[in-house]
Amino acid sequence: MDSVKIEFNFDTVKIKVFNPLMKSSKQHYHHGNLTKSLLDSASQIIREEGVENLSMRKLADKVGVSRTAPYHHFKDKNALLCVLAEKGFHDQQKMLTSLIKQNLSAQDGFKQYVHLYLSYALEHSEIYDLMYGRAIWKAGYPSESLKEASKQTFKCWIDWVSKLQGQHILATNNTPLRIGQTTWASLHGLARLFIDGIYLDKTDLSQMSEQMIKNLCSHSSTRV
Amino acid sequence: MDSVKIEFNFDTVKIKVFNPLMKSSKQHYHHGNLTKSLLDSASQIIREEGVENLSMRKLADKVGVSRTAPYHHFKDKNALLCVLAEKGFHDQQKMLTSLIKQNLSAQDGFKQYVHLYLSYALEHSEIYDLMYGRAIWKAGYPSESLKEASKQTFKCWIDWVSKLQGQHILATNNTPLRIGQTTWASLHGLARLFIDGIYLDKTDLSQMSEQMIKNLCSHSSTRV
DNA sequence: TTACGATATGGACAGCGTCAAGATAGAATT
DNA sequence: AATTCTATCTTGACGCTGTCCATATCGTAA
Repeated sequence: MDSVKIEFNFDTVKIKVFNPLMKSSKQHYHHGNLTKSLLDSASQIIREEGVENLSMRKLADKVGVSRTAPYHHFKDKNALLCVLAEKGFHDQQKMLTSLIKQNLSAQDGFKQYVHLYLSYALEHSEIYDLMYGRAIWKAGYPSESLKEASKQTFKCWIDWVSKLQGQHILATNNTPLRIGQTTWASLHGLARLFIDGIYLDKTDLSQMSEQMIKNLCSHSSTRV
Repeated sequence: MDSVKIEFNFDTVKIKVFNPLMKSSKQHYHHGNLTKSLLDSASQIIREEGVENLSMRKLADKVGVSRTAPYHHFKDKNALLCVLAEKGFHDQQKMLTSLIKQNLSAQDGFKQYVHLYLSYALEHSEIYDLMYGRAIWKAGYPSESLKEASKQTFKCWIDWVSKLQGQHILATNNTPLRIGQTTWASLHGLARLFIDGIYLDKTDLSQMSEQMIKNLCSHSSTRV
């Protein structure tokens, strides 16, 4: 182990020296928990540098492992991105359900949801982009479990829309599905304009989201 | 010209044979109109294969020119994408102004606009993605003329929103800017969900856009 | 002890954007 | 008509990417 090794590879001679002063005296050939490390580091990279600056090689390097090691834990880059996106859905789901449990008034509940949805989207913009962007859904291919997670999140949203319609917060002139789709599209569009860098001045956001809430709610008898 | 040429390049010998049966007997060293050819071919590639499958090398190859030739016409890939996006804005602008000139009733005019906006977005989804996506605005950098084009398109939209507010088609509870921003965000969001592959079934689109129109218009006294 | 499966490695390949140096052609100038 | 200039096009090179392959090592089960 802690020794000088000499390998003969055809025409090259390599010498590996294991320095006993290195951080850990135990030199693990196996990383131990590479899957998790990869996901954590990948999250950090996309948070700090954007999703287009995440490369498998850079990631492997950051974790301190050879460039092909990640491929024993994820089929390919797309698979890794799918897992990140899936985690995003679970986080978002948790957020939503905890909000619903708070048992706010319907009015406040929806307002809070809009703000929470938008702040999640902007604060985790790179994850949001994976969850709802073309990188996976169009350029790549969503994993089955990702499809499942997104479907469940959507279903949960539609159920809630149905309740909000019952309380005359959202429009009642169509099915929960259609109202859910269009309402979500509106929020998504607002989020995307900021996430994609079309709008930069985030001081406008609060006014825009306030107005969006008015747009979405003012179909009901009780105006906001 | 129409001859066998022998070049001695250090250690390689290349023989170019100009076949007189080729389409054009004149063999141009200069392409002639490479800028336009590049833009046309690039449009075709992104239309057929998506924006992520456009590479400078593939493009050069398609046009029949060496891989670095395009760099004499566009500073870099970003610059080429900017020109494509800018053309998109001009097209869209033309579309909008021709619709306004038709002098439809305000109600019909807006409805038509929504349908036109969405059909443009979906039919030219890759160009739309360049115009309003992160590839240029976040991952890349918009050219000055692109910024100008987008600003002008937006200004034109806000002016029209103002008129629609005057005719009580759109909500009047905020400035044209805010109403314009949120209304646009809603349309944009709907477009993106289809463009990015989140929604695939386009038979739903017409119902969704109908409902979106209702959402956006029903603030006024005259319901749709 | 041995065999095996999970995990890690380096080599290799094809692709990418783009810089730098050199070649060529057509137009402008002498 | 000869020369110079400039726009255009070329090949070579560099460093980056995703990922396949054969190989090496480790922990564990037989």
